[in-house]
Amino acid sequence: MKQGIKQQSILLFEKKGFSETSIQDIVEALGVTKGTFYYYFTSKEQLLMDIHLGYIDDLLERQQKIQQSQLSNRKKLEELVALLITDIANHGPSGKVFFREMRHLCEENAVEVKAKREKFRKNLERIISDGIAEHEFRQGLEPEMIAFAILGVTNWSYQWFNPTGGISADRLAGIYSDLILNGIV
Amino acid sequence: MKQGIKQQSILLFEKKGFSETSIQDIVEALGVTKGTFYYYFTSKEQLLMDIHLGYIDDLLERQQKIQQSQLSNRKKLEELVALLITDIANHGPSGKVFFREMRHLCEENAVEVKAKREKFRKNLERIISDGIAEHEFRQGLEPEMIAFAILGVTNWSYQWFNPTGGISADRLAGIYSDLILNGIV
Amino acid sequence: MKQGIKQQSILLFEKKGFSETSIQDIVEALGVTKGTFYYYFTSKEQLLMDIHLGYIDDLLERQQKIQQSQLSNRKKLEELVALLITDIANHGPSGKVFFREMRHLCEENAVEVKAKREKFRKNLERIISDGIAEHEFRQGLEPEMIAFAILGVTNWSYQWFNPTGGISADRLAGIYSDLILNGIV
Amino acid sequence: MKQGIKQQSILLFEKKGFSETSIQDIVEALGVTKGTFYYYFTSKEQLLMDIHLGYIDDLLERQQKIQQSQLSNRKKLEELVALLITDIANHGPSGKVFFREMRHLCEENAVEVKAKREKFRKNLERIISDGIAEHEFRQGLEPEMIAFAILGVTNWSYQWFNPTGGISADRLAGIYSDLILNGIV
DNA sequence: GATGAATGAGGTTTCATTCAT
DNA sequence: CATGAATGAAACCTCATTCAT
Repeated sequence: MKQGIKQQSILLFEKKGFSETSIQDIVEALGVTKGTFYYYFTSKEQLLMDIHLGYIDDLLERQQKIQQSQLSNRKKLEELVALLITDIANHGPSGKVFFREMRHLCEENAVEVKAKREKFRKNLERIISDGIAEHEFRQGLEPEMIAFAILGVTNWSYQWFNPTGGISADRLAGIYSDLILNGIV
Repeated sequence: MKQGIKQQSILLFEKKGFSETSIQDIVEALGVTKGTFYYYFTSKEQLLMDIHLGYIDDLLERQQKIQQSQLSNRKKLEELVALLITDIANHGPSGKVFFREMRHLCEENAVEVKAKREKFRKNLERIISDGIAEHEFRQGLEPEMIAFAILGVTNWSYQWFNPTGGISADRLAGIYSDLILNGIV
Repeated sequence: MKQGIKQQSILLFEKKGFSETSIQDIVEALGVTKGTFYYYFTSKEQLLMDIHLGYIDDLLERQQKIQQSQLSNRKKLEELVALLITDIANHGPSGKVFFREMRHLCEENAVEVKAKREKFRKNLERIISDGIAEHEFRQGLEPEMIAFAILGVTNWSYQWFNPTGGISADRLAGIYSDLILNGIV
Repeated sequence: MKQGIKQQSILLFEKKGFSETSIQDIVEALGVTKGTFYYYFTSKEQLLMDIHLGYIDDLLERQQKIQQSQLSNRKKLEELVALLITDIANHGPSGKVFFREMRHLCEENAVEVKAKREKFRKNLERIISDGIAEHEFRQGLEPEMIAFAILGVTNWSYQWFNPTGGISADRLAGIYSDLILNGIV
């Protein structure tokens, strides 16, 4: 039931937004009553936190696997881009909620999530700077800015990319890796 | 007064979000009463639409100037990236509201704004495809995906870039143009 | 202009009701501004009072002419019924407003209008009792109840009678006079 | 509680009118809060519809019993008049609300109520035309107009008749039946 | 585990009215 | 005569949350 509430909430939050989705909407979609909701969650905000953690913890874990592998930095980068893009198909709604609704977490929870988010970014930055040090990537790059750029490319995809549309996630990941590595000139 | 309400609203919407900002918040910040708000705007949504149009219309106009210039496609692209990044300094709050709160427009207004947003994207796509045709850019690129990627890089900057921080907007635009054109390898 | 405001208001009050018609509605329909309204009327209620008096004073005056005539009581009654029914064509909207919106007059004005309304009723009652005394009408009738009944028949017509429809006001007045005088058996 | 809200609302609507009675007025009179109101009714208008249906459905049902009886048409008419007049004592406030506030129903609900109201009128018309056909009533009458007249007499009574005053409902019903059947001459 | 009645704070919006110009 | 900006009270309604059962 707890999982059911969470899944349903994610879909509703994605479609209508966190503030615009009422507890009533959620329990009605599941055919239960508000009391049930408050049996499993102490507040709407706690549910949102649950969704956030589910998303970012999973992502961090899979990032770590790539990080700890013996691959080249270039390959690691490609894997990470693929990870983020293919995730849209599997956890698109979660991701959208994650990117859009963090503002509604309370101070304390926001800090915790932000820290994990930053950790993810720093890990990506690490790949860049390692790659530069090991001469896989060009010298003179600003790793932090590059990391932001890569996240921009992938995260923005949540806004428009439809995995069931004309182009596959693998293909899109390929295009983006190529762009990041080689540019357009 | 109308301008004052709009400016104040943009700041509040950016800080707290559209749904979380009440008319009361807005008028209190200005030292007027709710009646005054509704004298100038027929609804909260209309105010949001006003903000959206103010942002996208201005952007489209400036994009057109670049498009109609005699510059090379490469140079046009650089100008466009610079335009978008430096805009964060000038219209950062407007932009954030624009990217985050479109969901709160009514159907009719959403369609209008989406059309303009798409027009902007298509114009960018045009630069890419022209550049490919004229051999300024590599062959085999997918202009639409590249356009989305570029928008991802620039738009995402609204989320983190602080123009008054350590790096200037011009500098960041340079880094991003370089990345897009040449990649990191 | 004052007359224009009054006429327009009557139409709007009839269509939408007094409470549901705003000053804004009235002045917009006339292409002027609220200031203009308050130049001619001190309040919305005063306008309503104006409408009420315009209606009832006119009716009382015409009733008096009938009353003072040399006609038989039976003929007087027929004339009065005709007066009330044909009035629907000429002053239908005014009448509807009169019957429906008295509640919105302030205490003081309500008293004044009620007094005139009662006067009208008493005059009608007089015709009945005179008619009984002079053996034009049956003995044993209760003049007050009969007067209420006649007013019910005529006033209710405001609710459904469309003078431009299938039956003329004169014809309807004839039918009603016949009913009242002779019954249906 | 739902019944309590409805009863209280009827009294308030009768006294002050629908538009002039706020939800606040209703719940204050009951010593509950606004939330409670909206737990039982989705809107003020829905409450009004509830009141309307409660009134007209009951009336239609009782009318049908008379209609289906083996009484003469003359007797049926007398019963119906008695039904309507005695109803003032039992459901006077409901009736007043019914007659005065239909305008505040939304289009859809208004249509439904109007249809039932018309059905009641058509049933009455039927008694008249049957009575004419069976020579209980005079030939040459216009059943539709007579029906309107009878409704006028009875409905108007809601405006002035006080069942606890000098004359009883039964007595008034008798007077009105006599008037309708025999006229005043 | 789950229900359903109740709360109360807060939201958007409307509107009669005022008044300096 | 007429305008238009501003007010402030009050309206309807929503909703996260609580709690006895």
